[in-house]
Amino acid sequence: MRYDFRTVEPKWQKRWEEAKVFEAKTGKDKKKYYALVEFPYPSGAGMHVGHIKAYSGLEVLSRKRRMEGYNVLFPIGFDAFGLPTENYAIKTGMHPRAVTDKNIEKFTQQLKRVGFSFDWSRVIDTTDEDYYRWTQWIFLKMFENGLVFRDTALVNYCPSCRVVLSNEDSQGGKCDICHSDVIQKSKTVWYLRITAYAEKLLKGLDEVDYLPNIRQQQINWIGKSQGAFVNFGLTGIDEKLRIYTTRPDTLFGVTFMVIAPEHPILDKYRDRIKNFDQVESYREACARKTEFERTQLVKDKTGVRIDGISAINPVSGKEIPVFIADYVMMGYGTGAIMAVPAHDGRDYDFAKKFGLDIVEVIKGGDISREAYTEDGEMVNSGFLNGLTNKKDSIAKMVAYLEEKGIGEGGVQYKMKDWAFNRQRYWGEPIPIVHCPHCGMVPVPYEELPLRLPKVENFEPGEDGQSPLAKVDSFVNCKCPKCGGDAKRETDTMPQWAGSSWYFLRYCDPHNDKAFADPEKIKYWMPVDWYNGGMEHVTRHLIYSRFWHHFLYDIGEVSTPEPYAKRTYQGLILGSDGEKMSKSRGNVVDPLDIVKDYGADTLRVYVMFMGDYGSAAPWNDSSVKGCRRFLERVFALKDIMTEGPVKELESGIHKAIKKVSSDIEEMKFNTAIACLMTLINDIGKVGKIGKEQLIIFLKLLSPFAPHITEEIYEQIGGEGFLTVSEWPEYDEAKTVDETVAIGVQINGKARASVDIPTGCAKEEAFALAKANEKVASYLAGKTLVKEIYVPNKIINFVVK
RNA sequence: GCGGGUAUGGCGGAAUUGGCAGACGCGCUAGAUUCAGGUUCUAGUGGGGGCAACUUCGUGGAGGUUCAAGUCCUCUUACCCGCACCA
Repeated sequence: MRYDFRTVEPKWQKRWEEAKVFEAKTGKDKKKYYALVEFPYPSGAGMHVGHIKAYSGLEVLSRKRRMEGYNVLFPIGFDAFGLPTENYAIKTGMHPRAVTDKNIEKFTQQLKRVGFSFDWSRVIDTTDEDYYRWTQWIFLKMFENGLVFRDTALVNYCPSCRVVLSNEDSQGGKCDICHSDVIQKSKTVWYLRITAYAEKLLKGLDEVDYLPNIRQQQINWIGKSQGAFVNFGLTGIDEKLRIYTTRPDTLFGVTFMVIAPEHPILDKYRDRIKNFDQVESYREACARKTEFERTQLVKDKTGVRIDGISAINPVSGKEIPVFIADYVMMGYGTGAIMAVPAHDGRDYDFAKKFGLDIVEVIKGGDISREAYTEDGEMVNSGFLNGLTNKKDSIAKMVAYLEEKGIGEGGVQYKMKDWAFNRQRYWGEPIPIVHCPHCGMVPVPYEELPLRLPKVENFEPGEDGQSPLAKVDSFVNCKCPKCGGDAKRETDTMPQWAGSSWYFLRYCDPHNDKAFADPEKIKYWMPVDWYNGGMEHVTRHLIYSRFWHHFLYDIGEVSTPEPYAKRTYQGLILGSDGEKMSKSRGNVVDPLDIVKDYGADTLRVYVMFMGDYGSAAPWNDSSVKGCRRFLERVFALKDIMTEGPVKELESGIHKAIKKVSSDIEEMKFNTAIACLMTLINDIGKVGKIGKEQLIIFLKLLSPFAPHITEEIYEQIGGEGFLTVSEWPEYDEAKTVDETVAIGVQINGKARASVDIPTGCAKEEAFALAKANEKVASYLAGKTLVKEIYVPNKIINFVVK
């Protein structure tokens, strides 16, 4: 009889749900295990096979942990605020609330149909008032602690989405949502002072177990650099031009200065700048360029010399020209640099173009041809001359600068403060009131949640204004401090707000007194293992670590780091090897696979298709192979015997060992391959003992829970297999009595000989030499060397 | 430019970390079952040579270390990912 997954799978899903086997219990009697997967954005398209792969890794682990006797928290929820829903609402006229509810319902049905062992009693939805109330609460705590500020500055702005974007959301100069070019626009925006946590976010990486490239990407994103600030005197102006450099030791080689087109000193001293018209038109030309044009396309240097202001090199005393050029960015360092053309490629190009002096201060290169950026002996550098070690010369120069009061050592980070507002409807309202008398006043905690008002029109204003600005009843309010007339902030929080702390809410999702009970946080946190996509490493992962560090600093959570371990899964590509996309028409709908082959087949295939961390293309035929495997598993009960089958003993113990360790190392593909090999062996033997079959079912159960549970019931198993005890192996039984050992002659494999496992050297050599084939190779030769690696190889070197 | 990674049959991928390369699955070939499609079963399947036992070559490329290299070292090529005029 063929296995009828269409009735069996829903049957067990229903029984598990009724028995609440996947509900996490908070209690000290057992060890806890918190496995976290990134909660989905409930898009209208429904689930993608990528979701299946993303969740299957820790799904398998969580099921194993339950069988190992842990209290397991394996939750799921929905990160539902965001632009796609809002845009869909604008297009269809449906309210975002209704769209979200519909999509969540669809996702829930789909996730349940695949049989994921999520704790459905703890589902969260970031757009739920009872949830975003606490997102606002944490925001206010940050406000209270000086981590929230407003500033008018050049910001990343997407003209198509009509929103301000954070640095993280505009990587590569493209909008993260619609992929159109981001422009720089001067706007007043809200910031979270994430840079105040740069050092903690960097140091914290030492305390956690992240896969190396995740760790590295975080380090690069934070982008710490060590250097010095130097204040350059300006001619005729009683103000210093402050710069940041990583190479203060090259100060004697500074022959000009460059400041960013947006540098404030320009407007401040416009009267003194004789060619201000020229400066102004250059600035306008720069402003028109997109970030992409400015940083990616135009690599040849442009700029304008400021006529009327010069700088003084503080170590050489020489007067040097000052330029504005767009290769210097206002957003990094101080927006001004000292140019050392001899030892910096960009400064070199600029100097060549504008015919400026190039002074060598480090020996070793040929500065008539190109900038020399390597180490070498210091020359033309006064008190630094003769030093050959970069570290020494930098230290000596910094000491000099500090002594003379010209500058000081310092650090810079590439990471920028987090632009924390969107001019859109479908997000958490920022709980701040603007009062003409009191300024920015927080909404009192007891008035949270500050609810989104009902509106008819979700279109943002032409001038980048939030749709909420049109709702008078929302905007006009009383100041919580003085009671006078005031106006509410109408921007909402960015998409990443709700996901910055959701893992804490899972610990205690229905609490209406706190975002979670401290005791429960203490029990469950930190997350023991977090798996997600690589694309979130420089966004969500940074943001949520920041929020958690902050909550730790104000005593709300028990550890600084939220995630003890972080891994990622690789993409599933289309069968054409390209990224799945609607336009390519290579998208696989997981529910189609469930319908045709069953959830277990889908689950096994997704885990078997390749290395978990790598991208692998979908292959319809290979899905059938997994289906065949499960059919063969189902047929095992037909050859079941009461007593154990001796020939299978070592194979089963080896499988327990391998499957157990492979799951821990995320080598799911080889774990399944091992079970396939085992079933091939069982087929050859032609029978399997009942207890042995149960072990097999337990090992397969995390991958294919439905079919294994069904077989278990059919052969008279008691209770749920899903929460039965994980099998243990006996090391002694994983070893066979004899081992086939390879025999090489001069490094070439010539024969395979069966010898007793772990047998002594002399005996092994004797047995090998007794082999007819080996003997023929040794005949008439001189044996120079004999190598024996127990249970692995014998190598005879002959002449 | 900087940082990280990958390269193994027709395809996805294994290889106990220096020890018989190609586990496992797909695909393919032949045979059996079937009216047929599908399914299932059996055998085979890295390339070249040979009826065969066997032989030879083989892990992107070139060197090297070693009794032994997919694995270690040096150089090199191609591709992928992230960041990027970061001072």
